[in-house]
Amino acid sequence: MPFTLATWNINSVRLRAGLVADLLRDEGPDVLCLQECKSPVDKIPAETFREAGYAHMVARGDKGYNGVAILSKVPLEDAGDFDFAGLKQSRHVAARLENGVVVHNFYVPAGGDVPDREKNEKFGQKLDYLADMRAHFADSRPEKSILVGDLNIAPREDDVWSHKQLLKVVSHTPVEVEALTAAQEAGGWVDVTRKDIPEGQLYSWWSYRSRDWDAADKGRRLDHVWATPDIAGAAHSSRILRHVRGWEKPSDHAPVFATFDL
DNA sequence: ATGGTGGTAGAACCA
Repeated sequence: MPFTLATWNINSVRLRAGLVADLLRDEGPDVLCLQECKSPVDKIPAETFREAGYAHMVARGDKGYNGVAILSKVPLEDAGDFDFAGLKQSRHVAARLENGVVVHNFYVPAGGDVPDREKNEKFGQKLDYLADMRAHFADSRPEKSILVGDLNIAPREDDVWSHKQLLKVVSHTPVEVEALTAAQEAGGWVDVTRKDIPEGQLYSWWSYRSRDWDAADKGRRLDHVWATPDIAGAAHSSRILRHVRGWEKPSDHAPVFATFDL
């Protein structure tokens, strides 16, 4: 049975509930993982999503910041959450599908502006979060699992509009890329998007602070779909829905999709 | 080197 999954940093699920419903109706993924919901769980507009055919949800939320949710057409079992780096922020939730696949939905800390943990506590928290991810997946050796989310790092040179100009910009510094790669390798995670689209520039985020994001095209690939090796071979048709960034009152992120034949 | 925009919440913080 083919199974389609998507991840999208929505930047307020309440403000953009209509856009979420539009995406669900247009594309019909089986599962949609959202980040930056910026809402307590009991104020997520679940009824709007139910009416669109998504009756199942597993979520964690804080008032005003962070927040992650997994919406699904088919039943989900809450599989818990991690509090990496001890931040007490809603940055992860996991769900188990009926076919046994576990979906991890992450919102990795952005890390502030200065890429130096001595001068910027947020950057230290980001590195600590990634180190805890690495330690956890080194221990847990995940199987039959998918990891998605806004990881707030663009690891490859062709994941940013200018590798050279972003080397000292948080999201593309070598120390962050090394920390993310270490976490990925600890779990044996395969980068499904790059398995399917190995060549060329690929972005999922364009800043709001640009007069014409589309023409300037100064993007970064911050949103990722990973899978464990036992199911990564079943993945195909990865795609980033760039046109969604051009919708009215958009998120600054575009949704990333993948399909698995499982 | 700076400031550009947007969300939450009702000033300042975060991205």
